[in-house]
Amino acid sequence: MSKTQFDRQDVLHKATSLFWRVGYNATSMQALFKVTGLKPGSVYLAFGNKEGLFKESLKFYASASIDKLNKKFKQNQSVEKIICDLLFSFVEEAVQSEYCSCYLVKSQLELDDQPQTKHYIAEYLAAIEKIYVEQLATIYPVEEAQIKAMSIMIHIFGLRVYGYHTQNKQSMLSSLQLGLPWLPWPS
Amino acid sequence: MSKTQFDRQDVLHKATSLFWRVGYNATSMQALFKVTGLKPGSVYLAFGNKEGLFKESLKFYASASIDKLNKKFKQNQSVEKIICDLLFSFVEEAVQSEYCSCYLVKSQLELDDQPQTKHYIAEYLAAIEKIYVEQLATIYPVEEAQIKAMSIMIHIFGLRVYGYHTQNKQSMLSSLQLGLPWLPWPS
DNA sequence: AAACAACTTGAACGCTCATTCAAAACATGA
DNA sequence: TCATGTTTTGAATGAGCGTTCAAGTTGTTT
Repeated sequence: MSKTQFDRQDVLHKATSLFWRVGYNATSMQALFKVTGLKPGSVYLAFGNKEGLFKESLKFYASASIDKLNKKFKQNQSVEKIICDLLFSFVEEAVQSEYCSCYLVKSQLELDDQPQTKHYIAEYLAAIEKIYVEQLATIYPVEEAQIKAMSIMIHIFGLRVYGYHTQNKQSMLSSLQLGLPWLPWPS
Repeated sequence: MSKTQFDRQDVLHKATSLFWRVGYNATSMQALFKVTGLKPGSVYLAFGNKEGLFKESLKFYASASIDKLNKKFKQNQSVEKIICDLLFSFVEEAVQSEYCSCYLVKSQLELDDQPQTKHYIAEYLAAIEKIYVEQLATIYPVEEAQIKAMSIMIHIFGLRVYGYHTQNKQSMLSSLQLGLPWLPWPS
């Protein structure tokens, strides 16, 4: 080994922000050079090409999301209470003005002509769903846990899209309570 | 008037297919020339530019969707039964191999940096939601109808995303039944 | 049949895109 | 200190992008 490379985590973080906000196709390499501070050669040596950088950025985001979710479930509260908290925070996110959905959801929809990338994203989303299934399986029969987890995922995806054109936090919460009545909503 | 223009509906139909499948940014004008059979000049005279064509294509799709929905509700069945049928057909759609979500949903997520276009799409989606609200308001108090309609929209959006990585029709239906228990699901 | 207006044609334009690569800078081992 | 291998630099490249426009075609009016 000789000279150590640039801070890979930092670069991935910056690239992820841009890809997430602007989308894969609308993000130019020149914009990525600017935001990361890297020159073309460095990026191409380290990641191969635009798609390589994108895939690694997806992985970076997905791993962080999964870690965060796992950590949440390590809290000393009931599984269902934790899920309520999570949904609450998703609603909070969704009404932010610079909200740009979930990076995985957005990319999934944008890149359905690239089967390989699509497949990766689907696996990350499935991994997230699996966490919900496992947690719910501690209090429900497996089959019921699976259906409930899927219902949660559908609601999360729905929020990710609905959040784009609604600022009304209260009615979003009401709809969640209607669609997920088996969760322990406050009051 | 002199020479009549090309068949506008036909061109919009073809352009919509391409934009829908490939996405706005990944669709090139040259590809649009090919698929529509038009030459650059014709397109630019009729639609102004790429964005103009795109906006008109969104309108074309939205109007067709809204008409279709209104027609559905003219059927001689209960509102809730009709909604069940619709959700059923959305699940059917979602498991098709060439499924590419809803054009409006997809575009909404891809183009959040273009506030004007985003606003248009949000209005179309709001118009669709309004139809559900009005129909549900014939059997529920207005406020309840609004929450229920929003819950339906969240489920539809959720399906539109979830459908990308699941082929399992039965579990999707089970999740819908769990999330929308107030609908008259068959047996 | 001539003049006019509306539409179509398609080559051409400037620009930005993703990508390349030879040269320079740098860290390490001998 | 020098040789070696790795990383960075940044100008350059060709391909493809969205768009333009002068010339050609076609239908209508007189």
